[in-house]
Amino acid sequence: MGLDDSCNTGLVLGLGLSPTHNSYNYAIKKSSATVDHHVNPSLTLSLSGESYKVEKTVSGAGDQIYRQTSSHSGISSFSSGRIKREREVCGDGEEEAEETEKRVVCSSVRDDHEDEEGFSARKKLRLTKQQSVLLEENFKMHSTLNPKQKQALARQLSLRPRQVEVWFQNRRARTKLKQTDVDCEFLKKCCETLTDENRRLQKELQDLKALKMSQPFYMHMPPATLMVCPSCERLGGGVAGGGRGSTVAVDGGTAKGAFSIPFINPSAAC
DNA sequence: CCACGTTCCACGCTTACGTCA
DNA sequence: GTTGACGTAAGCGTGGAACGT
Repeated sequence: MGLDDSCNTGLVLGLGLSPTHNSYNYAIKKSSATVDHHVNPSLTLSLSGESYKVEKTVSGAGDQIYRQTSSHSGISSFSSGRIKREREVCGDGEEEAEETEKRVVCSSVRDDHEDEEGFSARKKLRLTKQQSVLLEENFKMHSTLNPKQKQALARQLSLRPRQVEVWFQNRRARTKLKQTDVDCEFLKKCCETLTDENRRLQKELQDLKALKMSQPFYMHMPPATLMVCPSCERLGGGVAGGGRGSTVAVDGGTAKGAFSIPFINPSAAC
């Protein structure tokens, strides 16, 4: 709920392009057109006693190839076990061995980011109603989870912590998207209101100009001719400033937005 | 104290799958 | 049966904070 609440205070809408960096080690890219020619489809890595092997059997249609990347520091992060999931490129069956990408990873480097039951295809998981409800309830309580909460919730839902994490991530994104829509609607309304107000003020200005032109010369007195009404101690004279608050009460009392008129006849003005 | 490298986390963007009209 | 739109789980790249050296 925190997100929803906080979004009411600041309205920020914008478009931007995120910068791209070139300092990443793309061993192999997704599209076959961008395959780094220095890298063979099969490669092995050996770091601090642990070895990784990535094999690729190029598929006919998919051309889905493993991409080994590092968030920041290339090899070093890779060695920490942050290995991306593998994907199998098969039509719809999982047992098309020839079209399957395989990766053998030393089990000691797996963390909860990895698929516990081996490396299956990216199958669309549909959360059950019950799971969704529970996740939603937890999200209402706190839109982000600390590791302990994540673990507990994952255990409770019989999901992997990574799945819980992803669900919360996507949920936050949806919330934000919804909020952006709301903000957008709000800003549209603001725009309409301001346009109306502007139109109204323009008209008022025109009316005032017309009124000024039609008034006799003695009505066009400079502000220096301000006078104080002897009975109510209000300032008189000057130019009407938009018809609101242009009359000043000397004693700090309430000046009731009256259209100010020079005190030709003070008693009449009060 | 500062610089640097590493790790972790959250986010934005994107992809791919499942569902439905 | 096919197709396109849509919702959403998951992947990837990135920035930033925290921490150790």
